[in-house]
Amino acid sequence: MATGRTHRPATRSRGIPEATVARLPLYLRALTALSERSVPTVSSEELAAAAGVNSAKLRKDFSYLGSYGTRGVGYDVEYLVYQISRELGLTQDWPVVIVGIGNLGAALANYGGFASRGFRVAALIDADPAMAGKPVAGLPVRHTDELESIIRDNGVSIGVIATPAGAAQQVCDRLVAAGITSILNFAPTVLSVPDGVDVRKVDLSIELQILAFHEQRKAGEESGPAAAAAARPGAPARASAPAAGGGKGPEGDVPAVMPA
Amino acid sequence: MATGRTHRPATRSRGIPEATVARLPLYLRALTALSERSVPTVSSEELAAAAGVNSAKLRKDFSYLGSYGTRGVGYDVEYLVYQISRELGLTQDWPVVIVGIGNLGAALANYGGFASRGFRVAALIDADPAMAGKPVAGLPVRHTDELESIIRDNGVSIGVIATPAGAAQQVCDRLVAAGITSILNFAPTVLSVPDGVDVRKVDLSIELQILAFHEQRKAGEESGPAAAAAARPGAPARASAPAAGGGKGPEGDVPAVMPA
DNA sequence: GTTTGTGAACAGTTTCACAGCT
DNA sequence: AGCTGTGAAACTGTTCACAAAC
Repeated sequence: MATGRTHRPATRSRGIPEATVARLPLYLRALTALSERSVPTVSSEELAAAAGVNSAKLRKDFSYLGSYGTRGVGYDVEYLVYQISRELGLTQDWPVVIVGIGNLGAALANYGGFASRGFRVAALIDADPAMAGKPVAGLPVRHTDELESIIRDNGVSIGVIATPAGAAQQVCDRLVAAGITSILNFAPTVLSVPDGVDVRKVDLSIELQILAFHEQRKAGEESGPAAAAAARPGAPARASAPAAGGGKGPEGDVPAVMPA
Repeated sequence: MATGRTHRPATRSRGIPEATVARLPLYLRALTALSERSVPTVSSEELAAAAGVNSAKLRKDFSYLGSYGTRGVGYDVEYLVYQISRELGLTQDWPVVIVGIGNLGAALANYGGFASRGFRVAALIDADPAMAGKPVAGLPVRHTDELESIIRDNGVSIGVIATPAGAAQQVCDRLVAAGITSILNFAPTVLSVPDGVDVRKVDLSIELQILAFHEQRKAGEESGPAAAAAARPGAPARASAPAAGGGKGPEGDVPAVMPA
């Protein structure tokens, strides 16, 4: 903050760090749980523990929003819930469309956390004519032909893509042309969008690969440098768990290039 | 791992930055696509474009793996595919269990990218006895009672949690006790695990909230308050602050409502 | 006494720009 | 000529530690 000591810092939401924004939903969830238990106040230490971060980070994060705590006491739960909700734009209702109603799309449509906080599923859209009209999560699936009119009629600005990878860019282009400016992409593809459109991606296989990287490293680290050199990290050698004769994990094959 | 034929600083594989690790799967995907089209070499500029990053970042990332390019030419596609696969630990097969076979769990089980890149679904596990034996994605669903034996018998070290939030920590504890050391969590909860266990989370509602934050900011930026009227998404529904003692928590955020 | 809010130190990441190899 | 690999600079994010406020 500025060095000057003002009574009420005027400019809210001026440049909140991206890393902080990404944690606000976490704090909000923890605070909501406290609110439901009618806990009136909470310290940075307690709240940080509930959100899975450390307290210094949490206090720093909150300092970007303003001075909402009381020294020697902590933070007022209800007040913070409101302030964070407002900062995140959750005091208004965001209509959302989900495109691609396969297993994943259906799972998303049924996901409760969706509707419970600021978001409302305005429509489910699929390219398969056989799906049209079928109810999923209480809503009739609409055909892709209607995509543009649905978005315009409902003033939708957030779209979720849950189609196969091959269809994602095309769907994305249509969404953007129809006025969508924020996209959550579940298809394993890089989407290209014009400036001003935000894309966030959720990618299962990327997450698994990151886990595999660390997992591999754990296996190679086993007790000293002795075995590490010659024995390449091939088998899922458990570090702690009783060896149990090893699983039948070692499929042995080490084909160089990845299959298709 | 021996790298240099020439005298190298010997700092191979020691401490690849986390940010780089997170991008390797992206590069791998782009490279695999090139490989399928039999493209022999690629420049940092081209590959960066395909992966959606800039070329300086890509070159820096690759420099942590070693000098796998040729100046004036670019990178050999097949060779890079292999090197990155190996770095990520994908030259071995990782058995994975999915716990919680609702809509989401089923979607994950059916997800093709799963099997195609080093991961193999070893078992699907659900707590509902009615699910037991039912085939999902070609595999019979197993009951939670078998969780420990499945993990031990198959040498599984990676687990995916797709249960309702309320069950996640309990499932997590059992997975860890049975020897799992990497967890991909889709339940909207903070999991606590002992040291040495990696957790990555995928959280739909967090992603949406981050999008909403930026979306809200876009709306406010529009040249004056006048223009914002007609074109803006769903009219703000609620906007008043809650009183301290008031109840403004009709939420059900945490209450387990994920798959069905 | 307790706990917030925050400058300052530190750590990690991205971008720049160019030397060095082909 | 073209392109990689990498120090150095710039930027972003995290942690420390303590004065100020209750």
